[in-house]
Amino acid sequence: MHIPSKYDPASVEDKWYAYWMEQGFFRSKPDDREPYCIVIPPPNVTGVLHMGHMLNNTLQDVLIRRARMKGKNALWVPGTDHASIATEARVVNMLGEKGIRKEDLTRDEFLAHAWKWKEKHGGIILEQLKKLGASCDWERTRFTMDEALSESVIKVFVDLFNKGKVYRGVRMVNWDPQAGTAVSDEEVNYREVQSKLYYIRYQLEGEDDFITIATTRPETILGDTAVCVHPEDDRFRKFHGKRVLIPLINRSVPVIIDDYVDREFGTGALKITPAHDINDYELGIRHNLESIDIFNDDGTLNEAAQIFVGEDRFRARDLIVSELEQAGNLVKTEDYVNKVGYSERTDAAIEPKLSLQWFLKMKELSKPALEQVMNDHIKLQPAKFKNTYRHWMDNVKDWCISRQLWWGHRIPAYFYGDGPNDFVVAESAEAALELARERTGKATLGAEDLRQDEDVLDTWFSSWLWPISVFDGIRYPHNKDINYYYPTNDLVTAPDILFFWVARMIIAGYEYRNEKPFDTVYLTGMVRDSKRRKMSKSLGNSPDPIELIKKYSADGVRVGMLFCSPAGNDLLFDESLTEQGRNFSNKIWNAFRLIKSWKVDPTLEQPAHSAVAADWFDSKLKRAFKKTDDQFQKYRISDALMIVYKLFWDEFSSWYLETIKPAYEAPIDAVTYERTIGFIDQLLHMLHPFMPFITEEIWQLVSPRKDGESLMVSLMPQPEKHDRNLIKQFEDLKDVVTSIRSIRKDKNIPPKEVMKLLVRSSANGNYHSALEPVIMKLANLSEVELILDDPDDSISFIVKNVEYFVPVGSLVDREEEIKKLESELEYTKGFLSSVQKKMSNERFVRNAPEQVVEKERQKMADAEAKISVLESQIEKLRSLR
RNA sequence: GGGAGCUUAGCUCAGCUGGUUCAGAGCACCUGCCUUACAAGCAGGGGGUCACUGGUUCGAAUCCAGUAGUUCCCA
Repeated sequence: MHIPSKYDPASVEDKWYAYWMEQGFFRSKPDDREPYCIVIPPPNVTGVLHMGHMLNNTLQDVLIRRARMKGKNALWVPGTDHASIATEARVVNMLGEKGIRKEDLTRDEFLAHAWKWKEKHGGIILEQLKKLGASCDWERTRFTMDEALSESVIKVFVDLFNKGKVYRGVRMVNWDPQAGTAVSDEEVNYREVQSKLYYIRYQLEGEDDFITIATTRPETILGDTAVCVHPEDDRFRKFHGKRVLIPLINRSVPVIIDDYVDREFGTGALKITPAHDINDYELGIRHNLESIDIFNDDGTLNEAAQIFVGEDRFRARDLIVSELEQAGNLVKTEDYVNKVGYSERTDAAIEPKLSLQWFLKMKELSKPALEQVMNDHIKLQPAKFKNTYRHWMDNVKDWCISRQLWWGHRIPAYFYGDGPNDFVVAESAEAALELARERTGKATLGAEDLRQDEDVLDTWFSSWLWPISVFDGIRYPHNKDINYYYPTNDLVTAPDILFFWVARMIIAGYEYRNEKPFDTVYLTGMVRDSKRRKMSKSLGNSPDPIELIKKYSADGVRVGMLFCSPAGNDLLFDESLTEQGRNFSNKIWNAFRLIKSWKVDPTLEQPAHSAVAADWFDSKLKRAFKKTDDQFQKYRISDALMIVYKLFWDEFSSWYLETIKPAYEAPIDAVTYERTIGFIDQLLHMLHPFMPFITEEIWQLVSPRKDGESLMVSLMPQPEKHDRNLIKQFEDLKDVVTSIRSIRKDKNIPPKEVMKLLVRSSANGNYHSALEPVIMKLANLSEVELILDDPDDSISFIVKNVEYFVPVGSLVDREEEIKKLESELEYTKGFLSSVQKKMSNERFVRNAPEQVVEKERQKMADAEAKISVLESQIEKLRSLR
């Protein structure tokens, strides 16, 4: 069989992905096995793969592949969400380029364009995931606007409405003037900006006196309906009960008194604009003030403002400042830093705006969701997020679920009249008509008399059902799939959508299944660059994942991502990590090449060094399986990978293979060969979830395989008992070998020149003669001799009470040896005295557990023995000089 | 303004309910090697008052309090 000397990932990756797909290995159907299920956090249908996705999906693929190899019926459900705002913006742009304006289209025409766009450009990201090796069941790919999922959303809306949880109300919402829609509190990012504080004086009605207020938003004075002062503020006592005139438009508004006012801020007098500030709004309700909305939906001023009608809010600010100045109402301006909210979707400054929206009452619904996380029935990983979660849930506010867009699930509310409550909510227009007829008592009411609400639902209002709706569990709550796969096992996502999405899925889970949606939420960190900056397009610091895969292979990129991904910590991505991943692939490939290059001679006896090395590595492997299991249980995927990485590179390649490696072109014995092939097989199993492609390639080459066989569906070895003693003894052996190599380096003795080793050990010493053949092979020794006397002209070292001597003849420098031994002696004496101090402390001996005291006693004895050895060696050397 | 977390080697991080896994790992660094699997490599090596101050304890990187710096969440 010809094995290329360089591993060529590109062809290998395409080949095996196609094979896995053909064989249907990613597919899952309910059966008798234990299920293991992950639903993908659905990326935006507009999305393209970025580093965050790479991390997130690599982790999911590792978990799902591992579960599959552990014999579970593993299902990873892929899909996308419809991303109302982002997609609509994309489509509007696309149409704009063709000279088509959304306003000129009917809703149906616009949606036709949107669907066409989605079919053509949507879901690229899912194709990209395949390059990463994602083992999703693609036949189950879902989209939040698929018929089944859409119906589920509508059904849930109607249900919640009927339960009295959904209501319609006027509320201050976060208005995104660019997107032309309300966004939720969670979709607003607050940033500090350098702005100005304007001091503006309002004249008292009918008096020649003024009251001065301070504001960062002078344009909103046009919507003022009061000025407020603190009741105990003596400066303003004379204004109580008076009225003032708003500058420029001379509207008369009252001076109201409320202790909400911060007397220290600005002048201590506060303008009140109930329509455009949440706090003012609450004050407005308390004092029964009028709300004057001065903005159009696109952020320009409307007729209610009286002046600057049609101007954009920011331009209006400049205009009004200069007019105020001319009119003598601008007292002064100050530089000021304040926080302004920006839309997460469009980055437009959020305008607090009163509007009629649909809301979901959250208080009651969220109770089980809070409880079940706090009692660890649902586990957050890492657990520190429980605090954040509780804080949010304790202060949960009603969820504004309507969006003033077309792309999405249209709210199934049907109006039959002009009154605010003249509507019915139903799953279909027909059902609505029935209801409306009942409600109004007008049997003659026709379909044309009903008008459906124009708004759509928040995208999260469909993704919160995702773990249920992908299995059609809303429409058919007892179907086979939902019963089998729900609750799912792990959810892998980023902490920034803990509330947006995770909390709401849990809420929906308890409301609609009376059960959690998943056992564990694994929260990943945020991918940043090596300077801790967020990856962003504008900084240009985000590598293109597909390019990375081309350059370093999918396996290499996966390993690179995982190397820097402890759970919950931000991860500082650097291309050198993917390089390290690629190098690891190369290491694996070459180890495989070495093994395959050997000729087997069945007549050969197994050498002693190979036999013992194989026993040792067998134990190392078994222990590694146990350790990785343990790490996975703790969701420490990065550490699990590190265990396998070190096992393969250090233990397998550097120690095991070097031990059993026959001389150049010499054959190997059959026993060692077979054991080695067995080890490689187990290592490939262990590595497969992390590096699916190269492991499959090698697995297929290492032994003959039948069509339809694959590493990805073969079972992971069960953890077994390992020989701890042997592992410990081998560690001592490594010390010995390293010490000899170090002496060679010091004395410039080439590795090829054979040497002798002398060993002096007491009867109960730690010399492990069974391992001697391995030392001989690795240190290139001609013989090992057990001695009692002090040898001449040797360099010595001590490993665990055993003295070793390497005769180097004239190369030994006695003075240097004495110095070395003396410094070691000094250190050991210091160590001994610290232990003695501890032991002479009566309270320690009395209070510490017997085990601990015993250990200290042992330390003391060891140190004393070592000191006497060192002293006699020094004496011997001195006598020779 | 309120809450939560973090601070251990040059960098990124492990170190559980205090005691030989106690000062660790990977990367980076230094030295020597193109030794017939691999220079995308091999062998060897150096490096830290565990942020600071105090307390509890026979014993603290680990528990407690305060200080400083830092990050995130909420307003």
